[in-house]
Amino acid sequence: MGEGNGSDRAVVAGIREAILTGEFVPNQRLVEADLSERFAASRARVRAALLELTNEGLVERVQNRGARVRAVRLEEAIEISEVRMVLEGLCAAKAATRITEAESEELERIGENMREAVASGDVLGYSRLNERLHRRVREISGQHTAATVLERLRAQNVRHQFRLAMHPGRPTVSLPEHLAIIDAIRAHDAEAAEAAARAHLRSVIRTLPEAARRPAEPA
Amino acid sequence: MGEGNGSDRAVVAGIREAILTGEFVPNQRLVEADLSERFAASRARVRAALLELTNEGLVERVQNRGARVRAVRLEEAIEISEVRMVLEGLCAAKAATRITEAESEELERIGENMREAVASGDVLGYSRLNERLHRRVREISGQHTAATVLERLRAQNVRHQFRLAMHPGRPTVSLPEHLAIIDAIRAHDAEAAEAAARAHLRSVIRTLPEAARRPAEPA
DNA sequence: ACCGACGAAATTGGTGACAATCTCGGTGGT
DNA sequence: ACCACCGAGATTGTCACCAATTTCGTCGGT
Repeated sequence: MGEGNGSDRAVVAGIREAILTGEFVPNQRLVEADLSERFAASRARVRAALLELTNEGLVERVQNRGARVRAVRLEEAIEISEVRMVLEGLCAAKAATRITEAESEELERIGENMREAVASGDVLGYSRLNERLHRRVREISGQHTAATVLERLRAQNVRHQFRLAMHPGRPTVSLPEHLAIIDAIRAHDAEAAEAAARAHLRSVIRTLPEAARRPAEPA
Repeated sequence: MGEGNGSDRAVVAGIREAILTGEFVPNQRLVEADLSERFAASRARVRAALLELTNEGLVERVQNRGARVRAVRLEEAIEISEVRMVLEGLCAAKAATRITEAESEELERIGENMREAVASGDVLGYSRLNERLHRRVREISGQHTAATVLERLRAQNVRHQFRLAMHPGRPTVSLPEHLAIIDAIRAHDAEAAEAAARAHLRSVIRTLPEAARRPAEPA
């Protein structure tokens, strides 16, 4: 896709990282001068970076009032997840038709590691595998457009995603869903892969409201 | 969603309009000084506008080499249409569950007008109704996130969309598809609505390569 | 005639200063 | 005690200018 300025990328990446790790919390003001100092960049660059992050949906800007970290409400998180549902379904289906032998073995390994992580109660490890699985499916699908949109939406939902991962008993529910996706893709069954991916996201959407009720903040 | 600067909007809208109407053709260079004069705006504003349009996927920028209108290749147009397929499916399904009586009658009228346009060979009128139908379905669905993504993708594909509309015999093929979408939504049948929307987009994707072979330029 | 080096013109990138606007605490009147 | 007003400080928006880079025509050498 269209790349902005090369030097800008560092600032964009830095601010995005800070938002995604939770260092910058929702509704926190993002003052251009402060960011300029922190990232050792000119104000113009910070400005451009905020513009870009606004388009990505991570930042909200108001005329003459500056930028703040966008707070995604539960209702919106559900909408985003509904879009993810159909897009991940598309990617899973395409991945099923394109997957190579090497990639198939990689997915198998991810599945095995997930099983182990859940068995040993390694929530963080499972969360990482989760993200890796979804990313690999996107990549294998070869759907560049869908992948770009999905990454963007995933970033917007990171906070809700985190709460979900911390929801008690969640891994036990999602593990079989993930394994079903892996199996269908490895079997080159596009229809089943799409159905499995959708079922998984449907389960996420169902759980989102519960998870939102318990406050849980990242480090 | 996040709004940029209010004053910038005019320049952004102006450039976008020029690209969408085909006045600015793909790969045409967008020189900041020229745009600055044309839209009576400072270069800084033009610069910000180009940044935003880059994020929208309408413009491509290269470091120190300026901006040009992004050319969407056929392969990419197909990918975009595949994403549209699942998203329009989602919107159609949601619209089926939410549509009101008044909206139902509006869709019926649009369907009637489409029939008449095709019968009288009014290609342009049919094209406008086509766009209106898709937009109304998005609105009725209440899926703000999906609608935003769809509008963006539709803008990127405008050139291919135009070629498609000019493809001989195309309206005769797409009319029943559109009517099927309308009927399913009006019948509150979410599953059928999604299937109809997908079938329609699948038909678009099938025709895209043929339409791309015949050159056809907008006014 | 071909090819690479060179330099002028065009274009973009960056910076600093200034203007416009908003926020927030205080002040005076009722 | 309450409220409208207002002014200082903070923050964003805008602009003009200069530096850096690319582009392209020209020139000299082979």
